[in-house]
Amino acid sequence: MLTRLGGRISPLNAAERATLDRAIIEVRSVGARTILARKGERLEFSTILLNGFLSRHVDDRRGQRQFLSLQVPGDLVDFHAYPMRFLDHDVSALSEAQIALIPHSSIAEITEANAGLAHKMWLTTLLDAALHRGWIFRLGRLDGPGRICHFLAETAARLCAVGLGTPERFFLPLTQADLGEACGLTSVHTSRVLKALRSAGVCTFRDGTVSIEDPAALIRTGHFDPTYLYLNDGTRPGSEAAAAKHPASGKST
Amino acid sequence: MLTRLGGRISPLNAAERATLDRAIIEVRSVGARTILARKGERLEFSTILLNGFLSRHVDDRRGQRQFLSLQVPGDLVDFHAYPMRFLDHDVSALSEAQIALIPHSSIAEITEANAGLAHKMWLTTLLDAALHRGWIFRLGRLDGPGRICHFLAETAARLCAVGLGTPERFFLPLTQADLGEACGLTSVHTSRVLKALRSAGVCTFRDGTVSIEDPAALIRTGHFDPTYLYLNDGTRPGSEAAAAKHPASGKST
DNA sequence: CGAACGTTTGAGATGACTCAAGCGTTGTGG
DNA sequence: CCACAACGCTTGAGTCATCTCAAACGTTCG
Repeated sequence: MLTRLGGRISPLNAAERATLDRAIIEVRSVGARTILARKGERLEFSTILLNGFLSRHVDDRRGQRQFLSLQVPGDLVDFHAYPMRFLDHDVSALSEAQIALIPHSSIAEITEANAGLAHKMWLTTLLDAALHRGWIFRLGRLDGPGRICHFLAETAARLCAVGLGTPERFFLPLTQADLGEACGLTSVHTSRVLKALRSAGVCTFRDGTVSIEDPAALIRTGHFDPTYLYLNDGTRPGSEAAAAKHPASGKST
Repeated sequence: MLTRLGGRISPLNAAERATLDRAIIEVRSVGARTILARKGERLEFSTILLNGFLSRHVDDRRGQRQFLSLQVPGDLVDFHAYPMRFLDHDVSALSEAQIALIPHSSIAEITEANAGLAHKMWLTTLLDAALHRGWIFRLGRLDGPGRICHFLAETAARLCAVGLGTPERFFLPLTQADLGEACGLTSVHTSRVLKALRSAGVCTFRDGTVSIEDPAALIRTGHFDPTYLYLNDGTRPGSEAAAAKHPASGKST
């Protein structure tokens, strides 16, 4: 069932997958635009996304929405809700979706009995933080086209990593307004940016399908550096040669 | 020594604090603007910030810097580097600072031997993710004055939580350029925004000291909602009454 | 056929940026 | 002790990106 689980760093082995599988008490189908959890709500369950797409988001007082993350199939959506007890944001379904529920009591048992799996669940929640950092960079340093390209490059990489779509083409059931809420742009401006990218031959976003016509341009425009996705397992090829034994070269005490 | 450690959610008890204390192999003083760790570098140690301020940041190809977080005294700065093996960003000192180093081998021993402390370290890294979400909202949904106010409100809350400063006045050794890099603004625009906030009687940022003249205005302008800081220990007073037993009201399978 | 929704386009306003210059303070070397 | 460089901050002028408001269009669905 959880074939795509943990597809990135440190994938689960068969035994671990089976352990998590056994902890599932319910599989549920939800309709598009269903709200799954609200900010501040006490949660007794965490969610694995089996199929479809979810978003996590906050709304400001004026009702403006900001996406915090896009969840793709295989994601452990809100495992941080187990240590945290409640969420600081909302979770909702973008498309029809299938989710699996795991009671927090089971997670507690697993983490006590299985240090290896506990470690990997920790890792998963850290990947979440790493994704957030990618979003901070996108919003803080890129303009409209840059943000859209960065988001699409990230999403392409994540979907490829779980075997959904190719680097040139994947399914993404968002509206332009959703895309804007992810990238901090209005829907009007999102439309204009997409048009520009389309006529520049970079990419096309239509009917929930993304086609990347010029991957190099997408990466360049989005200043996309996938380091933060931790797609490789720590044995990192790029940028730094030797392992650092000590941080800093500051004056010692 | 680690008096301010874990000052927010789920503080450490005396025994846990002692355990972490014993794991420290070195305390080091570093000068302002020292780089402590670089993106991609393999790390064998994680850092506790004892005194001073650090930043975590990424640079794009043009050399533009985006802050990802501000670290205040008491923070476990890069404990995610233990499961992750390497960082996806740089860490550097904003001011003179004292840091304590804990070898990853000790963290491994602790997490295996002490499930309670392991859980709290997990929590700490999750708070990091929660902070990131606050930053995503700030950058995605707020304008210049909003971002500055949100950042200052967050920082005031965090510093108060560890006993440094008051809600009206605290020490923050950043330049206006730093503040801009945190908020996704140029230093020129940061200067103008600060001037506007100053003459509106909201707050003053001068010589590394922040004075909040009108806390209500600060919070209003920054659309600041501290939920994401998890300052209270899970027993949440606000916004939601009953515990949710099931997420969503979607059609069941 | 009409309503709802997502998308597109236009026009005008404004927030934020860039480039550039000037100012005050601090630190340093002659 | 002075001169000068370096740094952080401020201000001005002009440009550009993005927003807002508004209208129109195509598709889907009832």
